Amino acid sequence: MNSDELCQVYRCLCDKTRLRILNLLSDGALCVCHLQEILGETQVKVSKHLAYLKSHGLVESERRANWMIYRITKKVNPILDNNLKCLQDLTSEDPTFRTDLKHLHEMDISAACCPSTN
Amino acid sequence: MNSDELCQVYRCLCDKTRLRILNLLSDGALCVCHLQEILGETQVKVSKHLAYLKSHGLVESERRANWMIYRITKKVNPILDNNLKCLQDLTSEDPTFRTDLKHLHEMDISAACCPSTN
DNA sequence: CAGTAATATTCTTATATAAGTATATACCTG
DNA sequence: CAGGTATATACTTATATAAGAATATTACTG
Repeated sequence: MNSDELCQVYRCLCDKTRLRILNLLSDGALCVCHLQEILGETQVKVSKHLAYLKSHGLVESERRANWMIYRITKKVNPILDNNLKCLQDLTSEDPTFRTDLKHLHEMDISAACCPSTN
Repeated sequence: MNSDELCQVYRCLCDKTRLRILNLLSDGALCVCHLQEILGETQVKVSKHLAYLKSHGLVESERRANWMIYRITKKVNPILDNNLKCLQDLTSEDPTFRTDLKHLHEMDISAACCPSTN
């Protein structure tokens, strides 16, 4: 990775909605509708931030029927890994991140769109 | 640190000139004119990026006669520390960072503005 | 205090991007 | 293939910010 790519990673990280998305995806793959529900944001907003993250290689997606499943990229990226770890450490301090994860863990996982149940 | 402050740190990191500045300051305090020379950028540009970094608490400054000496903030900031370490790891891979440091180490340190010689 | 050197600020222009509205696309079901 | 659901894209507006030009500020020197 060179300095320009590094800047791009930080550009991805410097938006709160994207940080919340990455924090949730660190826990495992999710479809757009679940992200939308947890974040309490509109479909467009979530979808566009996911597109941004995908276009810069931080996440990848896979279609499953009607749903798009997003996950943290499997491509090795030490900077990203490192900062996702930082995010986890911050989870205990920051109410938004903490609440998001709580919400995720309480969620009904039996829906057809849930990656883990298919 | 909360999620909004975290975003601000990443905003500081998502510009190449600022990354180069932080990379150089990781090695020790520097005056504006030295940064300017190493980066090969105009005085205004360097000064404004330093002001940006300072306004968000990543660097601090101290006047020494005509010169302003900038250094990485002494305030504890795990996210910053962590990413500065990543920068150092990247130094071997990225030509810009590497050349900047080389330039710094070859520089004449005997000038009146040099923090280490005063 | 006049002149000079180092640095900062103001003003302007251009660009990236965030968010909303509307619309389009992809896939499923009958 | 018609209708519905999930997601993506196009278009618009507003805002942050990057960079350059000009000017201001601060401190030193004689």
